[in-house]
Amino acid sequence: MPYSPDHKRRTRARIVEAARILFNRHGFDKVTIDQVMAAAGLTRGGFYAHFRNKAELHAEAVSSFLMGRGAQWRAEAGVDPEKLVPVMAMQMVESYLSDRHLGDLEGQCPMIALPSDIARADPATRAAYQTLLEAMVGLFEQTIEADRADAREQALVAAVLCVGGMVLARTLPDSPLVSEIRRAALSKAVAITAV
Amino acid sequence: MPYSPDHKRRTRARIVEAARILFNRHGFDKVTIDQVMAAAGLTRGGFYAHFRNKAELHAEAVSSFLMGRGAQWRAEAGVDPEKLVPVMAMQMVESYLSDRHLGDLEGQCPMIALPSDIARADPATRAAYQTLLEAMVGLFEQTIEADRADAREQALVAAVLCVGGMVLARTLPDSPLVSEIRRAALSKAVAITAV
DNA sequence: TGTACATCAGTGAACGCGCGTTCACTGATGTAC
DNA sequence: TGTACATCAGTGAACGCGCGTTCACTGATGTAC
Repeated sequence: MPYSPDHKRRTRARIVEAARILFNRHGFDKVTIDQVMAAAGLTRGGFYAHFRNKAELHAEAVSSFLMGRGAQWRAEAGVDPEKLVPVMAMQMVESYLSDRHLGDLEGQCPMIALPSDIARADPATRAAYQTLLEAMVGLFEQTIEADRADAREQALVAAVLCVGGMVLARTLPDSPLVSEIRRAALSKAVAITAV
Repeated sequence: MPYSPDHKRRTRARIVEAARILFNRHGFDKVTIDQVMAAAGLTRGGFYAHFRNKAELHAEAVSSFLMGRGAQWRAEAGVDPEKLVPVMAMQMVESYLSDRHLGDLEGQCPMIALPSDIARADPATRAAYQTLLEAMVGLFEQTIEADRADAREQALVAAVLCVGGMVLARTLPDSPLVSEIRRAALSKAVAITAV
């Protein structure tokens, strides 16, 4: 048995991570397999020992975000509601709509980085997005007072404000409107999650 | 002087319109110049008599939306505020977040169809988006009671809900969440514009 | 302990297709006489 | 009114590059003896 048992697994993870970063920054179509493999410290040919094709890498890279920050959200959303302090959702909203997140082209949430790529992707990739969004909504929902009949609706609105605010900010050229939009979305989303 | 004076102008407009529809449906990168020209009833080679390159067509196609539905918005937003009935903004919100708009892959607002393409486009294309968004926000702002100090902020929130709600709905696979999101965004946006 | 071996992760040259772009040519049109 | 002409919008073959994918090979590794 040549090479240690999980050698290949680790290499594969390195490729996926490199791909996730590059896709986030440049978009799926603009990134070549050569670039991904080079970023992972490998050469072109080895790619097909790990993936059937580029589309498979795409789905993999998207769902890999779920293992990082996404898993954090899910873990938090799965926690006993009693223990969830509303402050947590507020912090998340603030961090999501922050300058830091706007500038973090590599680490950003893929819902912001790749919306149109995803809208045209295969069902597996889109399902990964849904999981991510549901984690976010679930977290918000649990921090909103449970007795409010419209908790779910308010949580959905907060999620739309977070993602929509950032997507719009990204499409605009540099202008005061960029900050204005994020501030407006932030203040409304905070108001909702802090009710 | 061969051909009537505006013959070429009309052909060019036909190409732009064909491109706008194809870009909306498939995204900028997936559409070839061959497809655009064929859709306009022409052949490949003639393209460069009208445009310097594909990027120029992109910017043109995006801003051409401003001449259609966008111009309507701008005209409405430029109208004397006294005469604007709040119902107008509500109707716009409802139409924006409607089933019809979700299904209208060709005629849809480009802010929904191409957010990631635009986020990576040149400044001219992005400026066209900003104009469109500002028309939308302006229209909302003027229908919200003028004496409210936060009219501008509320208008921005309504715009984020419209665009963000649709972008998210597009990225999800078929699921109840799609309608749920749009309904939540709609009800909040209507509440804001109807204040 | 050391050596031969089998395995297979990774290499890099090559292939082929698609697409943006170029260019010499065609033929439809309005004008001049 | 009819014909020759100049113009230029549009044609379609060709080019060249980039990128996804394939494949015969290499060489690093763990195992068997």
